[in-house]
Amino acid sequence: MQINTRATIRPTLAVILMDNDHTSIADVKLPGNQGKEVRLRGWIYRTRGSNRMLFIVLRDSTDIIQCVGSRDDLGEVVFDTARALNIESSISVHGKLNQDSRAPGGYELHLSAVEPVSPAERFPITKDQSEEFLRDNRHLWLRSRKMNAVLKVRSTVTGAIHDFFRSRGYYEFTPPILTPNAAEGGSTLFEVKYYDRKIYMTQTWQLYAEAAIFSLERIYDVSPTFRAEKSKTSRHLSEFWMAEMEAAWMGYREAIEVANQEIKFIIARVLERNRSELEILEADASRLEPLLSREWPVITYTEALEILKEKKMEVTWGKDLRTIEEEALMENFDTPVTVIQYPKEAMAFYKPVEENANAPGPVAKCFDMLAPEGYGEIIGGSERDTDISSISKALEKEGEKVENYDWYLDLRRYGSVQHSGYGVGVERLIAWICKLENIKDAIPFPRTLTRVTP
RNA sequence: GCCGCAGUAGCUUAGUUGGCUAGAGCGUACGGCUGUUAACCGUAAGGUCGCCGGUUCGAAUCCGCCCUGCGGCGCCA
Repeated sequence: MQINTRATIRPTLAVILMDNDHTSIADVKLPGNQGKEVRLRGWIYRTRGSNRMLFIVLRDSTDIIQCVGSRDDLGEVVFDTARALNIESSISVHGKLNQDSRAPGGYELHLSAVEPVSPAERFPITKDQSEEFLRDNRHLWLRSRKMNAVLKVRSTVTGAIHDFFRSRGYYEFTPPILTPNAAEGGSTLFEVKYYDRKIYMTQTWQLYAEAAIFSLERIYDVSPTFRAEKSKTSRHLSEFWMAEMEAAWMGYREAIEVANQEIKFIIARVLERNRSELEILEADASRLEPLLSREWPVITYTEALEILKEKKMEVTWGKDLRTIEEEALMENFDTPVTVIQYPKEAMAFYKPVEENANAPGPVAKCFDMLAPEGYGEIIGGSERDTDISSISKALEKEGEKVENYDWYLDLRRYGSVQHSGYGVGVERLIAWICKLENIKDAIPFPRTLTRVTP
């Protein structure tokens, strides 16, 4: 019998459809399949039942469906075998699809056959688990509806980043992961034994990106980043992914425009492809929909301080904004906000001074994008200083050896041009979109100050 | 680096003016139930109360040290 399927963007589904015998659960639930005989395969998500009736909630990568069997329909042996199967046993089933209001999701399969593929031992994850226990068992928790949904959104997000930049003429450029020295303050780098000497895990692609724009002009990447900051918060990871861009002939104002378009593009793509995942995650899509048609504010650091002053939070001009201040600031907004022109003093060596600013002191051509709902900084970016003497001065002030940056300064010696770039914290973006309480759930296997397993 | 919270069965936990054999739910095993919604009913197994030391007639409970984890700050994406 012919089963209705649909052309789909989900790659997992395409693989499943290559099998002539089995149908995916998502496809079987499409309209017009009621009353048809189908074969499904997957893993047992829940079981319930009595001596005569058996309920198996089956899951595959696409969805879940309730399967019902009776002792009469299945026969003594099959019924008792099926009844004894543990959660997460892999099985293949055959049956007739019906709509039934009693079934979760409205559909259920009336079983005529249940074939165990590989029975599972007792699954360690049951009702009532702590976040900590689930992270200890992340290799198994990946099967949960929550992690399944997050991972699908994550795939959409990174895919959207590639599509966004490639469709605008950017090249993907991959930086080295192992680097000889720091880009911003050496204390936060992981050391690696490299033959007979020490090198470091990268914490940004930026210096290498600045070299590459003189060849490719506009580039982007999505790659891992390592920070040995001893941060123990729900917003920090030791290993995380950054989606960065770097563009020649571009000022920071234009980079902000690109950043706004990029985030809107990603959100639009998630809304287009991951409605049901957002529902599973209880991350209301109506939080995100209105953002697409609105203009996202850009304010200066100095203006931010004025807003904070109205909230009776006095910040001395020149100090970087702290988490509490960012949170207080964002109470005034329900879209992402970009804060520009932070004090030059508080900024990294490569951020140039903005001469045309109306501010009490020197400010940099830089910006941070803050997400609403308390998710904090998701983007940091700036124009890059092209003046060798001011870079050298700033490096010395940070306690860096200028000679370590010799090749970086070379980039200013051979046909330097104005250029800018920024980096998106991929997990922070995903955490916001999926409304996650902890960034550790935005990545499959989180690495933190205390966790390296599984 | 600083501050706070926590550690009792496989999991989630109750248990302080210190006091009988440390309770419960889930899960597991066995039995029962024709439609369940992380079902329900019955029976059973399962605990060095994080470690070490101290106070006491008596410590899961009070004190000290340590270990482990979580979160907040700082720093950042």
